[in-house]
Amino acid sequence: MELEITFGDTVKKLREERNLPLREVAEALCIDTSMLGKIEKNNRKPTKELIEKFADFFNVSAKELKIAFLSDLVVYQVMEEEDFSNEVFKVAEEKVAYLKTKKTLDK
Amino acid sequence: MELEITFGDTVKKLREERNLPLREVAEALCIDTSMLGKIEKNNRKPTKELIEKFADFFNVSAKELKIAFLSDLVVYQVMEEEDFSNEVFKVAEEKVAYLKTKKTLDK
DNA sequence: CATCTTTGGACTAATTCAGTCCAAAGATAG
DNA sequence: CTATCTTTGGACTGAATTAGTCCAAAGATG
Repeated sequence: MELEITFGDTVKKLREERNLPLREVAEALCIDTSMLGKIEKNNRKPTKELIEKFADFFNVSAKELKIAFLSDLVVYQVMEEEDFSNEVFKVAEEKVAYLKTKKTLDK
Repeated sequence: MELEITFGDTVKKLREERNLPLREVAEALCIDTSMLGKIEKNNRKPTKELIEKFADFFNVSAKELKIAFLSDLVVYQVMEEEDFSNEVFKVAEEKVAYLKTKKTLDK
């Protein structure tokens, strides 16, 4: 596992850098060892709270972890079936931009 | 409804341009009238098949409709809570790019 | 060999979600 | 004003998805 592409890869790498077994990290985060294993393998999704705990425990940026996780979700959603991902992201960015201006106008 | 920002807006506009009531369009698409109403209001998600039917019925590009729908999903997913959308899209695009090169290498 | 870690299958309970039905509210025209 | 058609949304059901647990087998370590 050299390239870190999924959220699971990210947290696995953090754990292995510290030479910790699943059991210890899971205990610290108050989750089942098997659950953590599945999260590292992207078979289960972490809750928002758990992402915060990961960040605390490994002492990394929660924002970065959230970006890693959300981008996973988004990639997964966009890559099923045919791939329009470029167009989808382009349109999505426009929508976000529009929603932001709308939000500021609403004030 | 001037600006067309959601998938619901898009299909509603297509319908209204043709001066058709929900009932007629729903009938043509073989879905419940109320279902169509909810889709136009973004309270229910269309299936992939239904998106194709929309495209056929209104004689517009299925790809464009799919992009409109997927971008909705993605925006929704990214805009809950704090907004890292720019970063998320950037990372997501990188992941997609990586997955694509990997896919071609796998051949 | 003995122990600890990792992996994943099977299961349950909770949640989400599509789709239906219906009734009330809104619009439109006779 | 009434009758009719359209739109809206609440309530519900059944299906599907999903989180989380438990356990046992496989893998690694020493």
